[in-house]
Amino acid sequence: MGRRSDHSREELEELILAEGHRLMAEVGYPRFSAREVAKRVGYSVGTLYNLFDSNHRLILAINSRTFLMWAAAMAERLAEDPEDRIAVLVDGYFRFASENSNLWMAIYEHRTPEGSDLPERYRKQRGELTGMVEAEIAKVLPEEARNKAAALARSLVATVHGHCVFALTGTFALLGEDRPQEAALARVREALAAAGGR
Amino acid sequence: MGRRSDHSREELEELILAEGHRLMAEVGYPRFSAREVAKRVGYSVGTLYNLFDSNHRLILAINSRTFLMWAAAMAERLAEDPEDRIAVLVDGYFRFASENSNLWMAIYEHRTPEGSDLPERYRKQRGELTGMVEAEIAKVLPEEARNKAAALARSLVATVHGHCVFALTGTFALLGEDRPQEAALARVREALAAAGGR
DNA sequence: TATTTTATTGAGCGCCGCTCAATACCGTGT
DNA sequence: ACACGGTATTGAGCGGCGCTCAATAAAATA
Repeated sequence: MGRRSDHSREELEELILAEGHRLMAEVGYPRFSAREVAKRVGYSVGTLYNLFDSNHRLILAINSRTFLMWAAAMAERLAEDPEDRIAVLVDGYFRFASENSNLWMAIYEHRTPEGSDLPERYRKQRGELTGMVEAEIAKVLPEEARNKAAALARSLVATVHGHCVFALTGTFALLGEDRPQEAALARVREALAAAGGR
Repeated sequence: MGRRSDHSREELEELILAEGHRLMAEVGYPRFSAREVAKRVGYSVGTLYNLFDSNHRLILAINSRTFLMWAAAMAERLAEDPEDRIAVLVDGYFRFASENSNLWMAIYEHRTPEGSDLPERYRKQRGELTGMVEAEIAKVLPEEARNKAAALARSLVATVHGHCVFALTGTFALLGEDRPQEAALARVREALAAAGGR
C-alpha cells in the first residue's frame, strides 16, 4: 500500500483528530484508545502513529481542540453583552464542563509524561481562557487594583475549577448537596468585593 | 498449591494493600498495576483477584488508606493547638498533597466505573476530613451563622482544592507563578470575613 | 487414611501502546 | 511505455495490561 489519493496529509490529520475528539466525548479518557480511532477512520495503527507520534501527542491535540471549543463558547456568550459578565464567566465554566464532561475531564485526567512538557502553541492556547477572565476581572476592579487582576484571575479560576471538579466527580453529592455553582459564584463575588471591585 | 501457612487471609490482604500503597506512591496512578503488586508480594495475580475482586476495588482500598493518612496528619497538626487553625488547615492540605503527590493525585485520578458507587465505609471515611474542616469553620463563625458552617466548609475545601490541583499539575506555573497556597488562604479568609467570621 | 474443603496457581483471552520490515503506490526521467 | 526512487501505508509482533477459571496442592475433616 502507499500514498492514497483520497486524503492529503493535512486532511488525514484533521480526520483523525476529529474522530479522536468524537471518541473521547463518547467514551471518556480512561476508555479512549488510539487503536479504536484508527479503526474508525479506516486506517491502520501505523498510519496514526506516523502523524501523531505517540498516544500522548494525540490526546494533547484532542484536548487542545476541546480548549478551543470552550474558549469559543465563552467568547460567544460574552459577546451577547450580558449585564453580569462575572456570572456569565462562572456559568460558562460550569455549563461547558457539564455539557461536555468527558472532553472536559480529559483535559485534567491526562498527565503529561515525566520528561516532556507541552509545546508552546498549546501553552498559548490555554492561556486564552485565563486571559478572557483576566480582562473581565480588570474591568471590575478599581484603578489602583488593576495590577492585581492577573493574579486574582488565576486564583478565581482555581476557585471555580475546584467547585466544578467536585460537582462533576460527585465529591459534592457525596457530602450533601448544595449548589456548587452558586457557591463558586459567591466565593468569586466575595473575593472581588474584598479587592474593592464594583 | 493450596493454603499457605505463612499468612492468614487478613494478613495477606494487609500485605497486598501495603505493597500496593507503596507502589502507588512510587509510580503514580497511570503506571500502577495489580500485576506488579502481585509480583512484589510474591503471590500470583489470581490470589490478588481473589481478595480484591477487581483492580478498581484494590485502588479504592489504597486511596482509602491515603485518606486515612491525610486525616491523621491534619488531626496531628491541629492537636498542637496552633494559633491560626484555619491557616493550618490550608497548609495541611497543600503540604500533604505535595509531599505525597502520587498518592494524593491517585485519589482524584481514579474514576469509579459507570455502575458502581463507592461503599458506605469509604464514603464515611472521606467525610471525616470535611468534618474536621467544618468543625473549625463553625468555631470561627458567629452564633447566627453556624448553620451555614457545613455548606461553607464544603465550598472552602473546593476552593483550596482548586488551587492545590493547579499548583501540583503545573497549571499555575504555566500561567505565571504567584504562590497558590497564599492565594487559597486569602480566598478562604475573605469568605470567612464575608460570613461574619472573626 | 480417605475425603472434602479451601487457597493458590498461571496459562489464556482480548485488549492496550508502539515499532518496523515489508509492501503498495506515486511522480518522475528516459 | 517502462523502470526506478521515494513515500505513505500496512499489520504482524512485542511486551504489558485487567481478568478468568480449570487444575492443583495443601489443610481440615471424617
